[in-house]
Amino acid sequence: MSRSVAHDPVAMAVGNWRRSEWNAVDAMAAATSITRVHQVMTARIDAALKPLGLNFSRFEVLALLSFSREGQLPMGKIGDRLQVNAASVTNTIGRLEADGLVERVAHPTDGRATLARIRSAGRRAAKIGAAALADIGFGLEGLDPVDMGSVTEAFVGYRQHNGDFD
Amino acid sequence: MSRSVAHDPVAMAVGNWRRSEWNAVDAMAAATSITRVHQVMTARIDAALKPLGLNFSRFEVLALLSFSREGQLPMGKIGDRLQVNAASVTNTIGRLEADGLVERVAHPTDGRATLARIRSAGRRAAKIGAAALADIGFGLEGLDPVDMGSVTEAFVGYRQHNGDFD
DNA sequence: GAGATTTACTTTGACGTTAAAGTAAATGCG
DNA sequence: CGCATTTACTTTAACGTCAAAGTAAATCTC
Repeated sequence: MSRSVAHDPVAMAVGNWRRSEWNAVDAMAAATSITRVHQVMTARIDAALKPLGLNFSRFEVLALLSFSREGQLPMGKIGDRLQVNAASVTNTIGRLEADGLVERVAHPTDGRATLARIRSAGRRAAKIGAAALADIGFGLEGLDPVDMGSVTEAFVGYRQHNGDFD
Repeated sequence: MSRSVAHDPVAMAVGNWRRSEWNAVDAMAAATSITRVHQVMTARIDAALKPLGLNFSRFEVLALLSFSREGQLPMGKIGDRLQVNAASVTNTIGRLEADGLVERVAHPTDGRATLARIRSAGRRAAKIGAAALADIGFGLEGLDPVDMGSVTEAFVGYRQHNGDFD
């Protein structure tokens, strides 16, 4: 029996939860684990992108644009694809634009729409960012490769059940 | 071969990543999965707590205090246990205090320290909140119980490797 | 025991996020 | 055609988070 269990905040939460006779202990443990892993992972990812003046949100936008056929997408599409609020897109594109990585372009036929178009500096940043993220294994070093696959696999069912895709 | 794969944003990201010859595709897929699951789960949890005027941060503080021997802890300890910034604790305790769920008390022997003490309304809120979260399975409905265990298990290694505990 | 250092908390400013309201353009319908 | 509705984006206000600076009290050290 490992002494370290006593220091694991998830294990401690499980103990407290049981002692209080609160329910769904397994789900609580899983939820807490997920939250903590997400926190650590995100911190590592943002740290890796920081030297480039990017955070993960900005990187995601650059990646999405660089994948697109024309290197440009309407603001709304970006929000849909990345599942973020339209206001966040406005904010993110504004910052990327200020840094010269992206430019706003009027939509040729729809006067309501604005296209965000990636600039060459943006493509470079996306490529370098992708390499930086690959270098740190997307913040997931320490997660067994087999477990990594199992997690991704296990989450497909959850995401589908919860409408992340059809 | 399921058509739905084409609509899964994670699967789409995998395709784009490969096409661009960017590396660490498996880690990218896992990281993206984790982020999306965390988002959905958090939204469900916050929605379940909203009727109580709580969010997850506030609930966590109430739960932690209700687990403590004296029903009170120094602000600093709360931050340590929940792994959040001291400024966040100040903010959260301030809101809980405004709602009458918690009160600030001077530390009996250390003039620098402030104790946050849970009030009876706070204990009630914690208990009701815990029941609400149990009701929704901590936002993890749709995650196979077996997979839930595997995920928690797989993440222990990651968290330990990344200093979440010793 | 006086001065330097450490510790505990609060304040401030920045960021990313959301919901809700606002503006402007396109579309639908009678 | 003309008006109502929908769609696309921006603005605003609120929240939670963090880093850094500020304040105050405790502790260390010579």
